[in-house]
Amino acid sequence: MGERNRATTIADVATHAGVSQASVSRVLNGKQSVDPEIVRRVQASIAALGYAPSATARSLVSGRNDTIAMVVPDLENPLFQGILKGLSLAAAADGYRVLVADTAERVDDEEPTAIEARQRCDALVLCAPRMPEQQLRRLVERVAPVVVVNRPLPDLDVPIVGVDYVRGIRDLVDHLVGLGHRHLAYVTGPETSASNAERLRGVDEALALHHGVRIDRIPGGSRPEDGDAVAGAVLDAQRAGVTAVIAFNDLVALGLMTRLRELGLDVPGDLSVAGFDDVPMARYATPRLTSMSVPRGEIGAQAWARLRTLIGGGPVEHTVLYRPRLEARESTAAPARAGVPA
Amino acid sequence: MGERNRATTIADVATHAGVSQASVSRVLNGKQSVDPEIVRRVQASIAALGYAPSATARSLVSGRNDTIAMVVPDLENPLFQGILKGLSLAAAADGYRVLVADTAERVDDEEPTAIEARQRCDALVLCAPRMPEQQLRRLVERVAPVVVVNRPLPDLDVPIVGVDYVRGIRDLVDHLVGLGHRHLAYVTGPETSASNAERLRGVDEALALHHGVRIDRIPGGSRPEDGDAVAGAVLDAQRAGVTAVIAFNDLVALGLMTRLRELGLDVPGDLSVAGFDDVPMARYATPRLTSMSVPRGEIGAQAWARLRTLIGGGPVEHTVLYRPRLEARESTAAPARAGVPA
DNA sequence: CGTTTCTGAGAAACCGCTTTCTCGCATGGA
DNA sequence: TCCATGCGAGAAAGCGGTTTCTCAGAAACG
Repeated sequence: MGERNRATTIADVATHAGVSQASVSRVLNGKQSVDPEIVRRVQASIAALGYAPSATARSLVSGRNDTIAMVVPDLENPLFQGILKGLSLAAAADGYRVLVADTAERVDDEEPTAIEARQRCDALVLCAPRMPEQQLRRLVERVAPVVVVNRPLPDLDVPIVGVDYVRGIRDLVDHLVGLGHRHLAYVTGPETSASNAERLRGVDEALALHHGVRIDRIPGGSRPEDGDAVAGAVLDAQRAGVTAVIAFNDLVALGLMTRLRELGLDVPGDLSVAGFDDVPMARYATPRLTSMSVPRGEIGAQAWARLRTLIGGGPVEHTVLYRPRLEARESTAAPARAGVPA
Repeated sequence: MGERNRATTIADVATHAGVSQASVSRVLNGKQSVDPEIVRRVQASIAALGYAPSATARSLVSGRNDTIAMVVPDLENPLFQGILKGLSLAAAADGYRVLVADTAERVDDEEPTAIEARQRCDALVLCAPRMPEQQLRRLVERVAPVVVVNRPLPDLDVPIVGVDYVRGIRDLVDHLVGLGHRHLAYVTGPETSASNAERLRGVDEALALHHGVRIDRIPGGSRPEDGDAVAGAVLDAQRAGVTAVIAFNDLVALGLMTRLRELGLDVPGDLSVAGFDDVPMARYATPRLTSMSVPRGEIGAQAWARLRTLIGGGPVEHTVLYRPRLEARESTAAPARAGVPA
């Protein structure tokens, strides 16, 4: 069979222009002065042949491929979507692309996926909220340069970008207590989730700060269905005196609110409900959901900023934690039968 | 100053094991029989040196890099998120990764972004709902293998995976008319959006099918804010006799519903509202939003299936259009003052 | 026992580009 | 006028793998 129709290479261009490959390369990269006449001829040949340099070959020699990877447990989660978007945009501004790897919540897949992704990218953004800490520590060393998103990792030389969930929960509790609530409930997230652990710490700290306040725990989850499923338990809690509920995140809060309404409960009349993350839909819920706003895009952008520094041989920059901002909306209000002032 | 600490290469392994590079390569790929003793030694050396083959070098020789790219106008849109997730999972199952490029709704960036992405990937999934058709046609030829998502492109040798918006709108109108509505309104999407054009065709076809039915058009958009902003106009329409509204998509419908409620309107009592796409939040809206379900993940998976065929040298497979499925929920109901039967 | 075939390991070419090295030539200084 | 410099273009050496090619030794056969 005839020779196959391979793509045109730099050698073809060189031949066509009657110059050396090196000259073509020089014209392409423009880092050395080249005879204007040669430049002209080369450019003409490139245009004539429709030549496009091979990114792979370039990568091989440069040792970089201007691509970073982001590993996430679930692309369907608005938090990660926002981070991905911010990361992608920020990286693109510097000429980098983002490879995305969804581990579909399979914790066991995270490590191999991360390693695999790292092999074909210059750096990594790792979102692994449920990976055991020891494993994560090992992994992080192996896949450097890497930045870890949204989980604390003390005493490790890795940049971290995250959210101060502890403080966020405290602030949220403050908001509710300020409204007059004294008996709250927290619908927990996934048991192994690092950010759930952080939130629980926030609950504990809040309890230490507010005497006479109770915060029950109701096992929940991270998705709207979980909120839906836990509505019965929440209703029981409300009958037992709980006047405000904090859900692990907005998805749970949204699912919960919808179900509660169907069960005949008025939010916030009978019960205040608050979420966390301030997903885009929160402000369009009925009632508009009170939530703790988290700068999703900014987290992605900062992750890139740190990665860029690392790639450039810079130091591991300091951990940055964003403090969630209260978005007080309609789903929280003073308890109907205002408790006895403390 | 000293020699820098480069990664170990296949040559290092060969030396360490006292065999040739070729043998190491053979052991790695296992496509030829090799002396068991050599296999053992090579594997020992690989382990001892912690060797990992360079994906880039492999790509250079193989001409593939097992990565595809997906170009989307907005990663924050639940539709694209779902498609990306489905694509990513399906591709991963075949050992492919996905590079994602968000053009941030800048139509002018789509072509260069696609070309650039294609240069470093084996194939492309293109979501460009607003790119002018002529430009898209040119682009598609240039970046093949490619599959186009969610827009018709007649007479072109390109696999297309999409949604039958025309039929979807018709079915949705059928639903509303079946409930007794005679005077509807459609809140349009972005003017240049191909899928909005499809929906409008659906509106026209529905009108042709249902005598005595009116469908007004109200300029809208594609985001919740647009729904919010258009609420006044919708309210006017309602006062003018409109009893049901179809929004371009769920995001608009959600924003609209929330605002309408604040304006004192009861949905569906005073006005039925329906969306499109059935985003995850639709079923958790208040009232739960009637929508046309679109198999987001499946679209992504099918896009991959077609791409895989193309990559493997197979034919351009037939266009596949998914017919949206009605998810009748609480936001649509019979009009309060049932119209005179036609 | 000699010759042919087969097997498998090593040498070398190659993938497409960048970068160093070499060298001819034009320029500037003495 | 001659030699030291500088500049720019081409040749060639990698980058790190895979794959073809070559060839030695073993196995098979007459």
